[in-house]
This record gives sequence, structure tokens and C-alpha cells, in this order.
Amino acid sequence: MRITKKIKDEMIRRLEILYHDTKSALNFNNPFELLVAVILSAQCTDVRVNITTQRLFKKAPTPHDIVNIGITDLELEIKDCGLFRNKAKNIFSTCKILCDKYNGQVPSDYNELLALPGVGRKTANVVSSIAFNRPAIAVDTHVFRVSNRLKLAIGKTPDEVEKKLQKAIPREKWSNAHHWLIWHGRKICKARQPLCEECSLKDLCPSFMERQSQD
DNA sequence: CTCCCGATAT
DNA sequence: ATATCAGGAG
Repeated sequence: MRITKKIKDEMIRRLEILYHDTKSALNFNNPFELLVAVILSAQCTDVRVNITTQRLFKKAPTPHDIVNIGITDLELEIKDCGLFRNKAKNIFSTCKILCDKYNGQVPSDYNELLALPGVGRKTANVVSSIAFNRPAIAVDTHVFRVSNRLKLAIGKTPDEVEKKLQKAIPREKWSNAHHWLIWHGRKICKARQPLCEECSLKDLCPSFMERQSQD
């Protein structure tokens, strides 16, 4: 069944009320720290990333420092986050580029962000919107799952869901809505056992309706 | 599509 | 035991 524009607006309205004061769960003090944290966050909890970055930035706070400690030590530093060989290689290469091309700074241009190794659309959107205040909806695992369950934006890929979310949500709310959807996914609309009974959107949610009518 | 991958929740 | 965790590259 199709979800009307009116219902989607009501979903957004309720999410905004519920999660209006939420922000990034990743700890960072500047765009560079955010960039590294987001690269590390792939297939890893934010709690684990925050423990790792705190330790890492104490030893190597700048791109230059990370290039100096080298890939092998970097691998050991970030091992707990998983996918550590890929992440270490990407963070190292990205830091080298930041030093060589950008004077040790993170570029604010979207396409330049996207061109960095280990930076895909999701990471570029997060850095772009949080660090540089550009409207963007980063579609991570939570945003993807919640959007599909609510049928707020249906898609087989994150890119597809991103495009549909951009149509469903006014541009000035994009960056905030990204956080509303994440927090809803973390607290209520969880991957394994969603807390549908506690969900303030259950009367609007097609997935909950379907689940109801089964038993 | 597959591979990368340790920590954690269920 | 196994699904999942703020994905991206080949």
C-alpha cells in the first residue's frame, strides 16, 4: 500500500518532536576527528569508535601525526573496530592526501571529500552536513532500515533511499532528520527486536500493521 | 556481488 | 551460535 504525503509529513513531525535534541553519537573536536571517526564507524558501534578515537588522537591528533606513526601501528590502534586493515589503509592514505593536497585540513567541497579513500557517500554526507553545515541526509544502516520499515522512503540501496528521503523532507530539515532517523533506529526501531509497542509512530507504520494482522 | 573483521547483543 | 554494528572498494 502507498503512503500518502500527508502521512509522511506526520511521520517527520513526530520524529522531530521525539528526537529534536539529538546529535551525533560520535565524539569529535574538529572536522578531521569527525572524518576519521566516521570511517571507523563502518560495521562498528559508536561506543567502540569513541573509545578508539580517544586513544588514537591522544597519540596522533593530526593527519601528519597519523602518517608518521605508519600503517602497522595504526592497524593496532584501531583493531577493535573491525575491518581494521581496510580502515587503516584508507585512513593512512586519506591523511597523506590531506597533508599533500589540503595543507592538513579536511576539504569542505563535497566531491573532494568523496574522492578521499575510504570515504563513500554516507561518510561524505555526514562530514559535509555536520562539519560544514551543508544540507545532506547520510543513509546509514539505521536510516536505511527505519525508512524502509516506515515506507517513508523505500529502496534496495542507500542511494535510492537517500533520493526519496530528499523528496519527502524539506531541505532545511535534512541534516537534523538524519539524526532523528538514526536515534529512532537505535532506541525503538531496532534491527533484531524492534520495540513496536513503545513506538510513537506505530499507528502510521505499515510494517507494524502487517505484523499485527498476522497473529 | 563479495570481501573485509572485532566486539557486542540476543 | 549468529545477527548486527553510524560502509566502502574491487
